[in-house]
Amino acid sequence: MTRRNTRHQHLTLRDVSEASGVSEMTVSRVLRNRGDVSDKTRAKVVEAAKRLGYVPNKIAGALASNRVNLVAVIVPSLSNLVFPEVIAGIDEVLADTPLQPVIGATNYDPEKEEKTLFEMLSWRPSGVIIAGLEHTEASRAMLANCGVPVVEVMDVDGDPIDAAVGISHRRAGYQVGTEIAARGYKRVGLLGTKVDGDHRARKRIEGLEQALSENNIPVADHMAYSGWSGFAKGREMTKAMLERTPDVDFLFYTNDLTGAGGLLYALEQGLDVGGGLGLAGFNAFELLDGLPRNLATVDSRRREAGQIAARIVAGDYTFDGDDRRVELTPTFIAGNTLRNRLTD
Amino acid sequence: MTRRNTRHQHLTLRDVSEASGVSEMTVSRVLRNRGDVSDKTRAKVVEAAKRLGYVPNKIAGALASNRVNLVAVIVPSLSNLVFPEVIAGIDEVLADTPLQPVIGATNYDPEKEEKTLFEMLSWRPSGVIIAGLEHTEASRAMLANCGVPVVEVMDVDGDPIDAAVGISHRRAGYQVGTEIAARGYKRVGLLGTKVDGDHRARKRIEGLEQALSENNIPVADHMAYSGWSGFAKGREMTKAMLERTPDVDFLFYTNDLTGAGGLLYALEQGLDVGGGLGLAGFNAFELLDGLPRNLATVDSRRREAGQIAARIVAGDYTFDGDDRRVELTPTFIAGNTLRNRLTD
DNA sequence: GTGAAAGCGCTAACAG
DNA sequence: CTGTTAGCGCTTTCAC
Repeated sequence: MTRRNTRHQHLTLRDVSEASGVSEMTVSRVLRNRGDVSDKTRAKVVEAAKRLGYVPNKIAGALASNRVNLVAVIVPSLSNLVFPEVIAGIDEVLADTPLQPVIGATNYDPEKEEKTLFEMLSWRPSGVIIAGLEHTEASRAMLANCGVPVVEVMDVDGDPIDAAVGISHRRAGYQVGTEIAARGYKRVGLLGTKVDGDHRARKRIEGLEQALSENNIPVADHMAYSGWSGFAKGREMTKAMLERTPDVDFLFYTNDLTGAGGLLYALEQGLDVGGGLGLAGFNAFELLDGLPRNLATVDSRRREAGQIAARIVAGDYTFDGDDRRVELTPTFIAGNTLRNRLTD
Repeated sequence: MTRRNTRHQHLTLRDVSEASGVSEMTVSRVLRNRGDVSDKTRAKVVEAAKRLGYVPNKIAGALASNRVNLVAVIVPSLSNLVFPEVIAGIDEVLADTPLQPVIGATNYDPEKEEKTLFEMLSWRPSGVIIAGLEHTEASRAMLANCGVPVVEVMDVDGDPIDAAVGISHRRAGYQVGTEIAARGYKRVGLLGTKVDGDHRARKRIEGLEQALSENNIPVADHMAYSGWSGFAKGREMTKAMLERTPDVDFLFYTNDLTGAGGLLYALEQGLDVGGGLGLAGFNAFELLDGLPRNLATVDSRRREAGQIAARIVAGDYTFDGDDRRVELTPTFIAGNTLRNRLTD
């Protein structure tokens, strides 16, 4: 028995052509809804294709037509909730187009990002959506020369290669710092992550520190963790910091999940959350709605960033002027873990 | 100025060949690390490719070699945490191989799944990983005939097309029901989702109901929600059910997040959680570690399911016997929202 | 409205 | 170790 006869051999246009008695070219037209084909011929082709279970070969199609309906999407991680949210936004928009996302995770490693990017560009995608503005020299060169729309998402603090969509994390951090000052907190503790490649968390902290410094508020303590962000980590760190620096009156977490853990811990300890002790996180995770208190946080508008990025790639977005940067406004959500503003 | 001269024109092997003075074929060999090439020639080629910024065209390569390093991954949603977790497991394993995942979301819609599958199969991927065992007739036919490994993940209750990896949700539900009975609860309330296509949640409930019925324990109330699962939804539902059926002594949530919301609500109400009122969720979300109480739950071993599925597709997994079904054991985690077993 | 010929950029197979 | 030849399965282009 020859290999040709196994069911694992893919059908070709030729098979459909022979089965329907219509030329390959016309079969191709029918299957792509291109050009005028008589209803009779069309019916014959559709019937044959369906009966045989023909699945077109996009590889060949893409090579011949020089068109690929793939969009490369590159994010640091899938374990951190924020990225699936961006992807969900992308997916939602692309679902209404012929485009399809291809996802790659870099694990916050610029070298891995470079490799993934190279790999993906070799599929000649119709667009690239990539998290952040920081990339290796080589990555930037590839992006600059790939000839398709490139959208850097989730950050606008820097020079985009082509287009950028997201919030300014520096500005968002600054805003939180301003709120802290306006509410009269005097000794701030910072609880962040050790991850080197997390430029956005770093920028948030920088913005926050700037606002504090302008208001002569010291950063009383700073603690960085590594590993997975969850409630437990937030609890641990909060406990440790409160023991090490008992007089902090505000805790800022770069991440809502650790913030929520800190909140739960503080409440259990009977601390005066929202009064003597202020707490704030970052990202406004929807799933946290319904905690005993609403943690103060900032909506980083990830889903929208994904949506707009997808629209840019799909050619369905009009920029405001000639700046291909779309700065979304991070919404500060005071919740009830802060005391009132002294002045308003 | 002709289009040929713009930087958007992709380079070809021929360009590298001309720039290096080496034949296209040898250039191809060098760039793929195939066959023996002298160090001198290799160096010339590598230099030219790098200098020009050549990015190979995998479309053409795939067509010529009939090999595609893409793996189709199809899940219902990216908004429900469980799926990114499976994908993370897949990604982790594939990162060590030449394979690359392509993600598609179906939004729990079988028709959308069928379309996505068709779309993906037309790229002739090296494997398919798809959530669940329930698909349309047409989808099943495509999967059965696509000629590459097909792994259905996250469920083993049913007939796999090729391979299947995951837990038995029916058995997991049954186990929870048994625990409920062993701990002497008598009136159980069920809090689930309305989503039609969520077969796994349905199977959990079925298994649970069976165990209860075998122990003559009635399902005292049943409530289904639609929309996004978060703490808030769990609170609402719990409140509503406790008002409607005040004498329930156990609440089972098909999802940990709603369960956690219910837990927080119950604690605030001063209910005797872990005593008179038992609570359990499902999925063992790591991020919830650190709640005021540990919600009883079941680890559905999603990440491992993804890892094993990826290994199967990568040809790096040996089945135990001739059954291409890998049943993972769901781990019951009692936490401290249940009272003690009456007998042990 | 339909068909025939050429070729997309690469690799398999073979020859040297 | 290196080169030549012949496609992969489609779509483009042009002819009818």
